[in-house]
Amino acid sequence: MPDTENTADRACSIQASLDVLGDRWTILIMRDAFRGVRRFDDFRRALDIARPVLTERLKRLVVAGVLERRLYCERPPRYEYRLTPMGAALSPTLVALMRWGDEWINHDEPPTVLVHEACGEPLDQAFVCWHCDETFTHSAIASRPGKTVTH
Amino acid sequence: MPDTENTADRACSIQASLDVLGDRWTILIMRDAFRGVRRFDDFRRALDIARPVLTERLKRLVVAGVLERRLYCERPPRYEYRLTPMGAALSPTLVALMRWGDEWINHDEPPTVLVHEACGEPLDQAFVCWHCDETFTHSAIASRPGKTVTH
DNA sequence: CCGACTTGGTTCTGATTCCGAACTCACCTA
DNA sequence: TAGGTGAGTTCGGAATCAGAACCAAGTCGG
Repeated sequence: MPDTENTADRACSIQASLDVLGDRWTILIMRDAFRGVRRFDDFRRALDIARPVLTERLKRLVVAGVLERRLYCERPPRYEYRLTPMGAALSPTLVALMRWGDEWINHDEPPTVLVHEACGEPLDQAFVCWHCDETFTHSAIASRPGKTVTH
Repeated sequence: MPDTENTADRACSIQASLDVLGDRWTILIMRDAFRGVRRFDDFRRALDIARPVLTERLKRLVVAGVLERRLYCERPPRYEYRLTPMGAALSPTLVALMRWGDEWINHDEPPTVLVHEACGEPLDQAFVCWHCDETFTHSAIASRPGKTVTH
């Protein structure tokens, strides 16, 4: 995406996203949530994260609407944390991160491979233009201001 | 990076990626790099980041291989920071983050819209299976272990 | 030549924030 | 009754941050 018409502090959805996800643990928590982890102690063990930090992060993710805290056992009250639709919608982000690490850090020896469930072949990720019915890469992207919300 | 060795049981490229990108400023720096920002002071002004922090982050990104520090003026020695191919490969990640923020935080009133350069229509991002020649979504993804790297 | 200005930093401070160890509490289970 | 577990909270030290001041190399105006 060449040319910055810059207005540096233009509202930016990347910034907005990072306000929710932007620290060292949060994305790892979301990764584990995608892997099916739901319970406090399972997160704690999987991540080897300090309890107070996990407590705080889960709380923030719940407030942000990305996870839902739900009672799954009444007698000893136990809670689980589940992805909301908003949380599930993060999958392209996590997949993109993972594929980047696969390619550029682990040099194409990925520890885990994501595949198309239907055929078992590795999947790829691409930009799509439904109008042209075409897939393409970074170099064919341009940007323009969105709907201006005259404030 | 503080970095306890791998805390997750499974080696994970998301973790590896976050070792490079995983703090509050780094992703914003990369975002601005994509927008075309190249010089120290432009990053500083655009992000309103403290100088020592910016210095340290840029240094780390250069060491990681994501940015390249290049002399662009000899007489008064001036440097610029440019995306390497490794850095440019982050575009799907940043686009995914941005689109998530657009949809779930700014509620479909994106401040900036990315479009297919050829036709000017908004682009989408999807998972692709080249084997089946199909695009699909998160729910059709499965995973399997990669090449095992017995260590 | 002198002084002001620019870019691209470094060094030094406190103020935050982060995090791990230890503690709490309610509830099983034997 | 003792011990274990799941889910937190409290608390002090360590890492990180933001700001301000300082530095250096060159350029510009007069």
